[in-house]
Amino acid sequence: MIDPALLEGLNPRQREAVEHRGQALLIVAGAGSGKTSVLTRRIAGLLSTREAWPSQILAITFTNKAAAEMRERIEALVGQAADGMWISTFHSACVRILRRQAESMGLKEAFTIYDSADSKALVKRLIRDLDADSLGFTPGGVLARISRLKNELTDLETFARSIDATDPKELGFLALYRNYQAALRRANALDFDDIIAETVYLFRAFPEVAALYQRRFRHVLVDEYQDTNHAQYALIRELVRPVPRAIADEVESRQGWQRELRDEHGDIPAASLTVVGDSDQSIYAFRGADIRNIVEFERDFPESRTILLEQNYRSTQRILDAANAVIANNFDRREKRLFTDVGEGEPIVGYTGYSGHDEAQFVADEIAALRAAGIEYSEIAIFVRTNAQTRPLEEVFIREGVPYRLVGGTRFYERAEVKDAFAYLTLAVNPDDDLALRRIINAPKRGIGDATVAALQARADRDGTPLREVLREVDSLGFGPKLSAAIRELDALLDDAAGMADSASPRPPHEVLSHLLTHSGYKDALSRSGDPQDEARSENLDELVSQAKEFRVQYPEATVVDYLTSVALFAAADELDGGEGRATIMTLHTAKGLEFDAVFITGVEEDLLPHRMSVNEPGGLAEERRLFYVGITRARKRLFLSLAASRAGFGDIHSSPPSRFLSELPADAVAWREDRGAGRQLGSAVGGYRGGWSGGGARGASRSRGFLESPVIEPRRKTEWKSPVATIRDNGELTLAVGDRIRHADFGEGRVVGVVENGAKTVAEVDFPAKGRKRLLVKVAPIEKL
DNA sequence: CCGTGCAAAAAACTT
DNA sequence: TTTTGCACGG
Repeated sequence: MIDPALLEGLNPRQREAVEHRGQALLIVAGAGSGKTSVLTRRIAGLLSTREAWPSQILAITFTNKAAAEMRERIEALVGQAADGMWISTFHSACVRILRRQAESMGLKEAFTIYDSADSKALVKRLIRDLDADSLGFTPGGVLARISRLKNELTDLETFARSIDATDPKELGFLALYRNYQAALRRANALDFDDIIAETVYLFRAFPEVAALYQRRFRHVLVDEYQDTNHAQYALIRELVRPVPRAIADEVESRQGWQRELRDEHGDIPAASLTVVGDSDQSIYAFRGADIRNIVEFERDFPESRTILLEQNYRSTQRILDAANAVIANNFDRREKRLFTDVGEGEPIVGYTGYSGHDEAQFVADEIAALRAAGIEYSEIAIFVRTNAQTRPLEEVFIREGVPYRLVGGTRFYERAEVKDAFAYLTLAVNPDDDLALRRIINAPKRGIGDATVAALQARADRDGTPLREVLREVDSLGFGPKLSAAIRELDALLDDAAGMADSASPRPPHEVLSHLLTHSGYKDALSRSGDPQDEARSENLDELVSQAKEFRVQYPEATVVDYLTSVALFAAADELDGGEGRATIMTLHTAKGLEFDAVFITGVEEDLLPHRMSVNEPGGLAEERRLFYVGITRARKRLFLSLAASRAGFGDIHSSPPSRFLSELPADAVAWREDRGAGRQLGSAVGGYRGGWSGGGARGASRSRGFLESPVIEPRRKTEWKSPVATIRDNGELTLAVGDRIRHADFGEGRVVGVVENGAKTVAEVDFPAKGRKRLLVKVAPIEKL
């Protein structure tokens, strides 16, 4: 029997969700319906009744932050009994499994995890190598397609068989995909999508490995199920498969385990699966999330039970009415209407500014008013659709003294110096990672330029070894003494670090990192440079080392590999701590799962929300609407919608009409605020759509009229400079030999004293009596033969 | 090989 | 607007 204390304060539906037992349970949890409470109490119930040991529970959350929070809440309910549960993201859980079973998949335990930027850099090089840009391939496009294939679990060979082999473009893509996978393999690396897909392949190829986890995890719980993609879905399916008797016997005898959990046939029955989700909050289709996973759950698991949670404990009725009205415009959805007994609440406030700055000023002013009304900064959030929108907000907040923090954006871990540092650290544990080595081989400057790297790479290709190995053989490569010494030094440093990271008593990550940054001369180079930006970079590295130290305090056993893993899987939403006393600026995507007393949704304009990139994609508009819905439902008490008539971006000024979603709000839901100061002209211009919209019917022509007629907005004219076009000189097939006399446009007459043949890059050394010896590129130098 | 300066490109959300 | 790539001169 579940402890009644665990059910206290729950409504009947929530209670049922906590108490239900069976093979599969789908909890359709509307926004703010208390699903985290339900999920944590459900797990606490399993533990406190001894239905499950902690080690038999696997809970998957969307972010590491959510995982940590869930663990805390369960601990608060059952204390120590919670130790040993796996509560993590899909990616963290899969990396953990893959590191243990790496050899089965032809990987080494310390494999590197490539983030999107790493992948992009790799693809970029592959495109160049194959001269594939002539076929119109872009790194982003290629990567998106590879990602889609991996999320659909279409492996390379399956894909190769499916393409039209007469289409050069298809063949080109196939070659890129093939080379990309080969490069990852050689570097002992996985990209984000591989992490999931390879785990599925692992389970499918090695049933006895899968059985280890199928036997262990008796209860699998997945949060935010609406945002799972096909690979994640397949992974869950694998985990909740029963283990056939023969395999169970084999695994248990091999491990020396007791025979247990068997049903009447001797099989180990499938684990129980609980998923929680809300198809109205599915906002990751671009990442392969498949809304069908939740829509078709009942068909996938015929014995499943579905429980609907519709009572909202978060927002006022006005906010919910707005949310319901907007989302009702999506077709094909299960009817669901959020309700509350919190009460009517304050009206939603709307504002239209001239510019992003004007909009930001509105936000700042309203924040001041909210503060006066007793709302804490930490209870105020400002949502943006794109990270580019944060700039004016930050500028105005700084000027007005509004304390804020920015979640996501240009992330700390994406800065060049931080990535360099991690490349060094990666090489300490994964010497196969050519990409990491190329990144730091000349950072700081060691005189190892493109030409040298190309020579090293040529040797690596010839021998089929990683680049790292070639460094060891530097003496046989015939480089000059200076260059050879530099390479030897780097080689020794990396060996040092490898020794520190992997010995009988491995050094903690921050020590290895600090050693690398100091002895490589990286830190020195930054502090010696006069560039003020380099000072900031140097500080970032200090910050990084202390973060690594902090990590070690939190996880005293953590190795370099653990640290690198944690960093690679770190997400924007994970850095939400420490927001006390500050308002939060973040994207609508990052806002999922959070709640605030007061919420500002900014940029509610066409081209931004819905984003212009989305309107042509199938389902794109519906997804944008869900995004708006997610934003609205984050608010407890106050909701503000704002937009700007024009916005600066990419060099010029762009103006957009208000978002079509505004016309989907209930009539008179929004109190449009009279604006300050120069607002008169704008006010009249805006009146056109304002009037039309409150009726809800005015679509089409009249909608955008207001802005187009607005007298104030005059896009700045772009000045076009005609720069004097330098003629590209080409001496064609001109050949020079020692002893030839030439005339140079600047240096006058001279005599050739040496020629290094290198095709189009042939260099001649010429002695000019007036200027001394110069080295000239024969093909393009302004010279003529005499 | 390095630093400079100019031209061109980029383009949304994120594990 | 900011970042990246490329040509140039040293």
